Amino acid sequence: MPLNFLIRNKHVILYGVSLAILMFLMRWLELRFIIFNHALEMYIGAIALIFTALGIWLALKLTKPKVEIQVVEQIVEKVYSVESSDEFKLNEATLNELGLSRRELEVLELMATGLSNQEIAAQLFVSLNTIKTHTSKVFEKLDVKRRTQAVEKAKRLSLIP
Amino acid sequence: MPLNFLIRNKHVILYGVSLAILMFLMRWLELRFIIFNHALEMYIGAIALIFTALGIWLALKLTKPKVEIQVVEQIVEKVYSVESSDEFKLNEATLNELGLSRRELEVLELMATGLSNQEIAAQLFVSLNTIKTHTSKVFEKLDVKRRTQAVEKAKRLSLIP
DNA sequence: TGTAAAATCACCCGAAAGTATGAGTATAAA
DNA sequence: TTTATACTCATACTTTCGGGTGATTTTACA
Repeated sequence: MPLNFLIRNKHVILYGVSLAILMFLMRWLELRFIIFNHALEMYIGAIALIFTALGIWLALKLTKPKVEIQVVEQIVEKVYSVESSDEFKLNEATLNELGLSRRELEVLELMATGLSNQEIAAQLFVSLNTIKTHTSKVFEKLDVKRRTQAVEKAKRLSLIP
Repeated sequence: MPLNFLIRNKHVILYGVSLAILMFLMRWLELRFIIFNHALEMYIGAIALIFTALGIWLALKLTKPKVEIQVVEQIVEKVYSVESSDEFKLNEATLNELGLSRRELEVLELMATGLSNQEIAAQLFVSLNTIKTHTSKVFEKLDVKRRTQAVEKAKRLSLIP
């Protein structure tokens, strides 16, 4: 199946062809701006071509056994929990250090549950603008740019469960 | 559609352009440091090396490793002591049940770190639109409306750490 | 060899999020 | 009583998200 082969490797072939075109282009440029060692240029071009092909061939050969078998162990766990499993301990120290206010933490918590600003506003009986102000301050204090980052960081710092 | 053509073949064109730059750079180097000619062997060797690497990179980029997943069920009784290990065990069952693809999970993971779609696109070397498509599908499959909810739910389902 | 799923990308549009700035109110501390 | 802080809200503007549509290209598979 030569056709199939061509189709299958059309990227590689395209690459090769473009390389060839480039070579001709460069040769042409060379003719226009004179000065150059043709033999050396072609030599280099040939080497580049050959070794590119070699690299491709090599990589393809090396990845031949590309059917990687991943053994995934599905563990059925029997957990003898010694309580304490999901107890959340708020990191008060960091909280104070960051200077997060009570309200800001509250907003942060709701944010972490995936609520939109609008929904948070409704839940806290304040306006959307107020929530925006809070979130802005939270981002500023946590030194992040987005709510997703804020949530991620807050969890990492044990500010929220 | 010349624009469309450019977009469609941007990979090939990129290769070509970078190759061209490299060639010109080499020529320039040669002109500036004639001493280099004395070490012709080294010069050629370097070129060979570079293009071999280029070929390998190209081939690897164009061939995806086929991963065959073999799920081996294993009943293990695990006892968690007080400081239980925080190893993450991906919930493959739920993953398959939801029909999340590999790429979608990948995007979800990056999303969970707080990256914007733009940043995820940059990291995965694809366009912003592609990421939008992925995120949309993720939201659909997870049955959520926002990325924050998606992350929250994914963590809850042990799809991500 | 045809088909189905996955991955890629474009374009549009409206909604949500985020930024910047200013300002009024309440409250607790100095 | 002044001062500082937290909380509230507004307006205006920019950016990002998310939905919807349609299309091409790979890849896998029957």
